Amino acid sequence: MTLIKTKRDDILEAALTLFAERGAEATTIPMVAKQANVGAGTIYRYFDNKDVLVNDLFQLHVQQLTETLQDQYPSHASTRQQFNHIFTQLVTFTNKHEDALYFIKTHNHAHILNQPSQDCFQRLLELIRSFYENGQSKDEIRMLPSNALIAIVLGAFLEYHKLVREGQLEETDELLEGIEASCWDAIRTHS
Amino acid sequence: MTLIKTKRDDILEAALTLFAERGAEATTIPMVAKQANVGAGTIYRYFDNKDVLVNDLFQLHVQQLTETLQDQYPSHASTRQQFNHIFTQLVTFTNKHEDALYFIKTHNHAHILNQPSQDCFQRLLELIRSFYENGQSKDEIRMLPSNALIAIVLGAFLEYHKLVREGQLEETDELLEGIEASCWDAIRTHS
Amino acid sequence: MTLIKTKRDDILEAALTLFAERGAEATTIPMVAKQANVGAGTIYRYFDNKDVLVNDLFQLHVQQLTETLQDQYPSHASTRQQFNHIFTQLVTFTNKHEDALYFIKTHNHAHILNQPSQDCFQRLLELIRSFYENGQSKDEIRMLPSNALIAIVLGAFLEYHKLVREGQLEETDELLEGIEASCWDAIRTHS
Amino acid sequence: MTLIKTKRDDILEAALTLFAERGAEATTIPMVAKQANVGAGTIYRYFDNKDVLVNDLFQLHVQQLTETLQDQYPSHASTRQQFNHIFTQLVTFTNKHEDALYFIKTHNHAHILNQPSQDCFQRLLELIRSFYENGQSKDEIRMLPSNALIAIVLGAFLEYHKLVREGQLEETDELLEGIEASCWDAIRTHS
DNA sequence: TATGAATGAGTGTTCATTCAT
DNA sequence: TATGAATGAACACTCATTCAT
Repeated sequence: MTLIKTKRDDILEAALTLFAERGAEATTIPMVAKQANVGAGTIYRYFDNKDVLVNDLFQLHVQQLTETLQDQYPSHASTRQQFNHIFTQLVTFTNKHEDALYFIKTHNHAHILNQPSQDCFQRLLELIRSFYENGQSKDEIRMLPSNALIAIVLGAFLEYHKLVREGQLEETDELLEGIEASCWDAIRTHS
Repeated sequence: MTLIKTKRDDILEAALTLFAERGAEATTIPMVAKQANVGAGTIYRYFDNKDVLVNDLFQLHVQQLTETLQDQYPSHASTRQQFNHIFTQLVTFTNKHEDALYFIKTHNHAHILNQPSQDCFQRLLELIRSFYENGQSKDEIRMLPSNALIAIVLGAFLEYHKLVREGQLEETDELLEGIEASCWDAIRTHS
Repeated sequence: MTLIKTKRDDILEAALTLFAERGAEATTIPMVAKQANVGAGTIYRYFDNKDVLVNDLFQLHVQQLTETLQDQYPSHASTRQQFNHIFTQLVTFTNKHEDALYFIKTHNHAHILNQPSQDCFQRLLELIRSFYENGQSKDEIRMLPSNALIAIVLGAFLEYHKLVREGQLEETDELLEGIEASCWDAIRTHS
Repeated sequence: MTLIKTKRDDILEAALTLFAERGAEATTIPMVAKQANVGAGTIYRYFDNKDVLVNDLFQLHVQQLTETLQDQYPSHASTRQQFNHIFTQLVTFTNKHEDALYFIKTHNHAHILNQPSQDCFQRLLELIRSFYENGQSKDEIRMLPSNALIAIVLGAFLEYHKLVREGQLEETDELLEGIEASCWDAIRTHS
C-alpha cells in the first residue's frame, strides 16, 4: 500500500469535487486542471479523453462502495443487523470520500456512462437488491420494488448528509443512530 | 383559458421530453427546435436564451406541482388523509406530464437554475415540509429531517413510476394503493 | 447550370488555394475560413470535418480532371493525336483551376486520403495508363512503367506551368506547342 | 571519419524514415523519439526545435546528393556519358539512403524550409541545370526549361524506384540500364 | 411572425517544448 | 548527458445566438 498521492489521484479528486458540485457535463477540462493544480494536457496523460475520466472515476467509486458494503458483510446475521452493517458502511464510505455517493447518485443515469460503468453499477445494485429480496422472502422487508427501497435509504441518507455538510445539522453518534433506525423502520415490515 | 397549443407550448413540451431524457446541459437548442417542429430561431422569440428556457420550464412545472398539491388540500383532515391527498395528486400530476417530476428531481440542483427557480422550488418544499412538520408535531410522522422524508417519498414514487414506464410493472389501482400504503408506513411513526 | 457561387464553393476554392500553397496538413481551418471570408463554424455546415473537406476537394478535382480527359477523347485517332488531346485537356483543366493539378499531385499520397479518394485517383491513373499501354502495344510509347510515364508528363507540365505562374515564362501558343512536342518526344519510341 | 553511430544519427535516420512515410508535418517529435529509441527531450539536445531538425535533415541529404553527383563528375566527357554518371550516382545515392530522394522531392516546397535549405536545394538544381544547359547549348538536350527536364528524370526514377520498393518490380542491372536509356531518350534531342 | 444559415466564443484535445530528476 | 512527465499554446470542432430573408 502506497500513500504517495500521484497526479492521477489529484485529477480524480478534483474531478470528483467538481462533478459532484456542477455535474460532469458542466465541468470543463480546464476547470478540472485548475482544481487539480495541473496543466490541461496532463489530464490526457492519464485519461484518453473526458469520457474516460468520467467513467474511470465512476467505476472507481462504485467499485469502492461495493467493496465497502461487502467488507465483513454479516451473511448469517439477522436482516436487522445486515441493514445496520450496510448503513454503517455507507457512513464509512462517505467519511472517506465526501462527494462520492452524491456523484454516484447524480450520475448513474448520465448519458456519458459506457457499458462497463453501467455493468459496474448494476453489480452494486444487485448486491443491495439481494439484501432486500432476502429480507422480503423472510417477510421482514416491505414489498416495494427493490429500486424503490434503494432510493428510500440512499435518498434519506444523502439528504441527511447534505444537511450535515451545510452545517445545518451536527453529526453525532446519537443522531446517526436515529437516522439509521428511521431508515430501518422505513423499509421493514411492521407486524 | 385557451386550449390552443401555441408554439411556445410545443417548445416547452419538446424541451421537457429532451431535458428529462438527456439532461438540459446535453440538450442543444437545435435538438429542441427539431423535436418541437420549429425553427431554432423561433425559440428565441419566446425565450431570451437557453437558461431562460430551462428556468421557465422548471418554474412552470414546479408551480403546477405546487398548485396540484394545494388543490383541494384537506387542511382539516387527518395526517393520514393529507398524505393520501399528496400521493394522489403526485399521481395526477405525473399522469398529466409524464416527464415533469423526473425533470424536477434531476434538475433541482442544476447550476443553471436562477434565484426565482430556486425560490419557486423552495416554496414547493415548504409546502411539503409543513405537512411533515405538522405531522411530526402530532407525533404521527417520524422525526427525520423533512428533506429526508421528502426524498423518501419522491424517491420511492419515481423509482416505482420508472418501472411502470419501462413496462416492468403494470399500473393498477391496487398496486398504486400498495405503494401509497408503503410510503405512508415509511414515514409515519409506529407505536 | 447555375452560376451562383455558394459559400460551399468559396470554401472549396479557398481550401484549394491554401492546400496547394502550404499543404493540407499545414493549413488550419481558421486559415481556410479567413481566406473564404466565412466564419470557422460555417465550414462545418458543409463538411463534417477537415478530413472530409480535403477528401471532397480531392475527389472533386480528380473527377473533373478525369472527365476533362475523357471529354471528346479521340478513341480511334492515332496515339500521337490522343496524346495531343490529353495534353490540351491538361492545359484546359489548369486554366480553369490554377492550383488543382498541383494539389492533386502533391496530395495523392497524403495520409488523409480515404479509400474513395484513392479509388477515384486510381480511376484517373487507369485512364492515362490505358493510353500508355495502348501506345506501348503498338510500339509507339517507350517501355517504361506507366507510372513513370505519367510522372514524366505531369512533372514536365507542372514545372513548366510553375514558371508561367511565377512570371518567368510567358505562355504563348508556340511555347505550349513546343512543350507538348517535347513531352511527346519524351514518351514515344524513336525508330 | 568515424563510423560510430551517434544518437544524433539515430535521430536523423528515424526522422528520415518517418518524414518520407508520413510527411514532416504529420510526424510528431515523440514519434521520432520512439523510432530512434531515444527520449523526446534528447532530440532537443541535438536540434533546437522541430524546424531545425527538418532543415538539418533536408540540407544533409541535399548536400550529400550534390556531393554524390559531383563526385568524379566527367566534366570533359560527352553529354551522354555525363548523363549516365548522373543517373548512376542517383542509384548510388538511393542505395545508401532508401528514403532520402523521396524525402527531398516531397519536401522541397514545404513551408518549413528556411533560406539556407532553399539555397542548398538551389545549388543542387544549379548543378543539374548546368548539365542540361550545357547539353542544350550543344543541341544534344531538348529545349525544355531545365526544371521540367529535372522533373522528368527525377519523376521517372522515383516512380521506378517506388515500384522496386513495393516489390512490383525486381531491380536488375538490365532493367536499370533500360530505365537509364529511356530517361536519356526522354531528354535528348532526336535528329 | 418564423426561419435556418451564419457566426465566433468556448470546448476538448494534441503536441512542440521544457525541466526536474 | 539522457529522460519522459508536465506544460500550455494552438488546433479541430460544437453550439448558443443572431439576423437577413
